[in-house]
Order: sequence, then structure tokens, then C-alpha cells
Amino acid sequence: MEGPSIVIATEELAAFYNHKIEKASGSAKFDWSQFKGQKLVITASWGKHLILSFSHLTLRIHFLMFGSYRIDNPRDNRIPKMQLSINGHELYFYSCAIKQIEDDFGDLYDFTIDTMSPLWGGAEAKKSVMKKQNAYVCDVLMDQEIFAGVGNIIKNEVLYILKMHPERKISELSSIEVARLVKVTRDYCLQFYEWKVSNVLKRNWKIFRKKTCPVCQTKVTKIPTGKLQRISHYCEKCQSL
DNA sequence: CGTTTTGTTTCAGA
DNA sequence: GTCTGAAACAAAAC
Repeated sequence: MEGPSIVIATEELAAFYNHKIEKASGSAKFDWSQFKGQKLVITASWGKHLILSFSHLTLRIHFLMFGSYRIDNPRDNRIPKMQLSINGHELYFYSCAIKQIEDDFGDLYDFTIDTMSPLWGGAEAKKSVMKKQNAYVCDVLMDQEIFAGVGNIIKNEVLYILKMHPERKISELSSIEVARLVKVTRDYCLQFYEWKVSNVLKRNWKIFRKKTCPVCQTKVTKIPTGKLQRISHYCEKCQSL
């Protein structure tokens, strides 16, 4: 799950603000008895981290590749990592990593590098990218310490918009190209959010999971790229080195 | 129906 | 210490 989806989760869960947990359970290793009676006071996100702050404890949830959550409507035959009864509803969290973090989580995170945050600057990202002269652009986009919240879908779509090959070296880019990379990434994250809220995200993918390039009809290349060796989807013709 | 993949942490070994 | 690669986790979508 990428950054924009986590923001949507925080918004959905905000409906439970100031309500007490009536019951908590799950396969994650917690003493669930301590959750009872605690109020949900804050939902927040940083990159791909979903933060749930209760009266006396704060959790950080990461959905990794396959995680999901449901409000009521549980999945059949799946044991949730965490299940909360709150305000007459059941919240289920599946196949995610849940960790307790300090309540004062503001100190743990730099929100200026969260691509979905109102505090996103862009200047920080540009500076960090320029420091990675020897890295490939596909790896830099996935770097959570530079573009927190960007995942493989956003990476591929951004590179397609930029008409940039995934294995372009940062050292080959001009300062203007780096500035454009940073701007397009931020804008696409916000666009991803809008499309997802409207349920039209997948139909707006231009290159990710496409068979051919929508511009030139060339067959989309799908191969592992960069140091990270994550699959890139790109058009050999439109995205030249 | 078998393969792929919206991701990260951990740990052994170099 | 620091880097690297493999393993672990886990399930919908193609």
C-alpha cells in the first residue's frame, strides 16, 4: 500500500475519534487487555506508515505488499493481526506489521519528506536526490528517506510522465530535471489520492500493468531495474536514456 | 491455475 | 562497523 492509500485510511478511521475500544484481539503479539477502554485520539500517516494513537499507547501499522484493513465485513477464514471493537463497529487489520511506538511520534518522523504531507517541501527532496549522484532514478524514487510514501506504482507512473528511463543515473540529470522529478512525484501522489478516492485509479494507470504504451503502442518492458531490482514498467521508445 | 508482486525487516556471511 | 543477498512474511490480481 502506497502513501495516498494510507492517507485515505487515516480519514476513514477518523470516524472513530474519541471512541473507546470495547474489545481488542489478534495474532499480533500484544497484551490485548491493555487496549480495553482506550480512546482513539489521533490517526496520522507518514509515508506508508499508518499511525493510530490511543489514550495510553500508539501503534504504527505497515501494510507492506499484501496488507489490508476492513471496517466490519471481515475476510473469510483469515485471522486478523488486529481486531478492534469500537463505536459499534469491528476494525480488522490483515497481514500487516504492527509496532508500538512512542506517543510523541512527531519526533520520530520528518514530515517534510512525506510526499502526502501538507508539510512536504520539495526542497529537502531535491537536496537529497542531488546527493545520490551515483544512484539510478528508479531507486531514488523508492527511497523512503527521500520520497516517503512512493511505491512501485507511483515510481513507474512518474517515470512515464517524465518520459524518463528507470535506469537514468542522477549524475546525468540537470538541476532542472531533478526539480521536475520532485514536482511531478508530489503532484502524482496527490493525483493518485484523488483517483483512488473516486475509485478510478486503475483505469488511469498509463504504464503500470499495461501491455502497450498508450502513446506509441510499443510493447511495455517489464524488467527488474536498478540496485533494488524492483520491476519497472516502461516504454523503450518514449522513455529513452 | 501458476506466477507475479502497491514492501520491509532481519540475519548470516563476507 | 558495513554491505549484500536470501529468507520470511502472505494473498490478491493477472
